[in-house]
Amino acid sequence: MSEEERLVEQLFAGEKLTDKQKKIILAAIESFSEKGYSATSTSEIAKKAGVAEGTIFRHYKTKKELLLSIIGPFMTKLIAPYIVKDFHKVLDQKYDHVEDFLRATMENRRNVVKRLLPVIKILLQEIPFHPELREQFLNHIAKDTFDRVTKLIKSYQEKGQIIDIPPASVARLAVTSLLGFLFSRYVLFPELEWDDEAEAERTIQFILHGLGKTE
Amino acid sequence: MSEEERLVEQLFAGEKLTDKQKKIILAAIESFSEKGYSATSTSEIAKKAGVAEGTIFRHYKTKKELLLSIIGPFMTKLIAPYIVKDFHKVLDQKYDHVEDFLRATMENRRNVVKRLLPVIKILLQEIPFHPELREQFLNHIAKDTFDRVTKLIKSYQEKGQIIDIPPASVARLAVTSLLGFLFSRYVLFPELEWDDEAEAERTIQFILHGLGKTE
Amino acid sequence: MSEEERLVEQLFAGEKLTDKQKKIILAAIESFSEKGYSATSTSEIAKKAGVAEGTIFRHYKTKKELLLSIIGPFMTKLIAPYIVKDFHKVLDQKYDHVEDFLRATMENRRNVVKRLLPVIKILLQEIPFHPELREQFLNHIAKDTFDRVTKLIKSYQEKGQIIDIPPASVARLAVTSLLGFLFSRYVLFPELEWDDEAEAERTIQFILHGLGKTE
Amino acid sequence: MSEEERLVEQLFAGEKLTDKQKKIILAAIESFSEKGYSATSTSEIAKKAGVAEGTIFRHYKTKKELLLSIIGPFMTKLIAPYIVKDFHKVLDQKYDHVEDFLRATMENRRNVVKRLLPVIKILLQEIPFHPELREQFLNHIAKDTFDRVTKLIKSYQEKGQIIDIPPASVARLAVTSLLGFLFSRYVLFPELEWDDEAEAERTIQFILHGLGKTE
DNA sequence: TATGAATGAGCGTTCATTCAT
DNA sequence: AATGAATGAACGCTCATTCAT
Repeated sequence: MSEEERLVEQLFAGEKLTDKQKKIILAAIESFSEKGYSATSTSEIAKKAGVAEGTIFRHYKTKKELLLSIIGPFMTKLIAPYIVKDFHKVLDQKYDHVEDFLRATMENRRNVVKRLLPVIKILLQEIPFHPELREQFLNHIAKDTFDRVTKLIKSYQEKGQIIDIPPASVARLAVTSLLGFLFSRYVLFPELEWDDEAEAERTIQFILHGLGKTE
Repeated sequence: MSEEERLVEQLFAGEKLTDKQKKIILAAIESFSEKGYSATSTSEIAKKAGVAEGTIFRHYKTKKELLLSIIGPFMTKLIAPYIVKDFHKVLDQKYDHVEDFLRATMENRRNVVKRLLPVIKILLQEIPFHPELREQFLNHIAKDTFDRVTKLIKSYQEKGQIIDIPPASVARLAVTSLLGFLFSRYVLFPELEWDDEAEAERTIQFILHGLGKTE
Repeated sequence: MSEEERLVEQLFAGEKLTDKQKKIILAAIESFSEKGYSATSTSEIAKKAGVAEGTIFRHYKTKKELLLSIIGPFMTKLIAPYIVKDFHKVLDQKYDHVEDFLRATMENRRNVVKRLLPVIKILLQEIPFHPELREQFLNHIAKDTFDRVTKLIKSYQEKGQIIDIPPASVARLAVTSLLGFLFSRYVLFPELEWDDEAEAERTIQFILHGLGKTE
Repeated sequence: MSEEERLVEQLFAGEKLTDKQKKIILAAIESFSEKGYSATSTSEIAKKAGVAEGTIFRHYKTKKELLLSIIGPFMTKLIAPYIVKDFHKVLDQKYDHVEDFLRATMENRRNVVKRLLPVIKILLQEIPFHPELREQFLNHIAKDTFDRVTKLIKSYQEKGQIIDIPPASVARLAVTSLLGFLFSRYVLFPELEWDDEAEAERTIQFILHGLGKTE
């Protein structure tokens, strides 16, 4: 079972997918990620998946439904849980310091992120053009986790580890720094040579200092 | 003359554009920015510009040439100069501290950025799909300014104001933080309520601390 | 089944054609023959065939492929075999004299030629503009039959029935005379009144005397 | 003055053509001959002629008028006179034998024909699709010269030099043989190697014998 | 469930032609 | 006389989607 197939298995755990359906999803992820949603044709996906054109529409009423069927589970089953899982550890006092939390997050995620990269790319590309995606995103990621994040950030703020600004701002700054790294690394300039380890560490330190109390 | 017309005037200063051509560019910027390059049809642009569809192709051989004709000048005439201009002041010792420089940059640019936002959006959206755009970007922005940025960053590093990591990493962290703010603010969640002043200041402080020497 | 449908049946024997495909080919032959390839639009063919324009392109990637799909089989399945068939008879000594051979050819072909006329017209019209057509023609008609023709001509030359000039020249002179008749009759001046029988006979006599030994 | 320019000078002798007009005609002849009338665009002609698109339509109301303006004079000023000129000599007893006439025709014409070839090619290509061309042809060539040709042929028939078939048939057979040679040589297979002298002579002999009295 | 032929609207582009300059 | 910007209809072709099998 290939790397990508495992991704699909994970994304659609619980849903009974036919063999063809899996192939369609795999092909769609690859194409959407490479050329963007609009620039990808359904016939192209069908060809890459090795199925007839009609088969796609047996499973997904429209092309857009196919897109949402990929990004929806991605948000509910992958992003949210991963964040939440660590929050538990954190809230259970597993990580006394933000640094440990951040580093753990970065460490654990590197492989995950690389695997998820095609879907992340799709998400970032299409979110500006599909209000329903933005809504889903706010509902599944933000709302589900907002309270926990807020609580977490507040706890670190109370410990005096990070500065006293609105938790939402803290989250924004941290997340955009992390995504900024990944976006530069994998989307904008994948052809440059990167010292991944060092850059990851620098990003963590940057966030830490950026959010840390100075005195 | 409207806000947008001035943008076009500025982007294409020196080039003789017919009236219709200006209208085409304006319509293209608006549409590309709203729906993305691929999802925008030339007939749509023509209609919005109030010209015949054939007129577009009299001036631009292909739809892609129209895209490049917008983003090319944007990179050469707007981004690069703006950055360079302040570098001069900085290198002329106008700003003793990074903070002053960053804040000046943020202040001055806010209006500019708001005006350029549609084009920035296009650039961010399309850069992953058009290698020639990435190349142009590297050549015009990076190469033209890389030496100066490096020199600037090094001078601040020598003054002990920012940490000793590769200048390229410094640049990446600062730029993605700035763009991360703008992207969140104007692209991802324009419908949320933002306290622009405060968030801008927080972003600056974040960068400052993130890059500052700690002891 | 109409005359034309039988032509298509014959041209594409062995290939499974859908109903619509046959209609497309019939319409294409008619239109190409009447107005020329370039002056015929695909939408016109679609309308005449009673299918959607998209259907044409489901079966033929391009308009040119449609053209070649008509002319290709025409050359391999119709022209070559017809010529070859009689060569057998000739080589089997069925015709002692060129005259018999020529007359048989003319007789047998009259109906065939009338049926094939539209395709012949297309071939003659388009051959100057499509090198691949010229190549196909040389390969399928010339090469396949050149040896046989040469042999045949030589045998008549040995019998002293026709003059001793290069067989290729013999073939050219005979063929252009035959085609010259058909071209004048059916393409150039179809609206004039023709005494077909007499003109056919005159053409045969002309060739016979033209190629015959004089003394 | 180039070969082609002289052709134009000759075709349009007496008509005052501007410089641009000559260039347009030259470009049109070249393009029509190479790709056919329908497949040639006016913008292409304009570019090749080095004039603005509009200039073409200042001189010729439509594209078709441009075509006719080339072929019309060609028929009235070149074909007819050339034939007629020799007829005079013939009728004045300059050539006692058909052979002399034919050979003289072939000899004199070789260079002329090579120069006229592009226009001949256009004529042959477009005559099937433009009834007015066919009509012009019949009027200018046929009618103007038909009587003379008939008279000429009859005189040779009376001398017993050629067979007693309708003069029209004689003309058809001779002309198609001549054109058949030129068409094979210059249009169908220009890429083959030809022994022009020998083939020309063979063609003459073929016509002579084909039309000659046998006993 | 899966197919793939069929659709017709719409795509990016080219066309012959017009007209103000 | 000549230009070239402008046009809008038509071009060859692709699209997402439907449906009989």
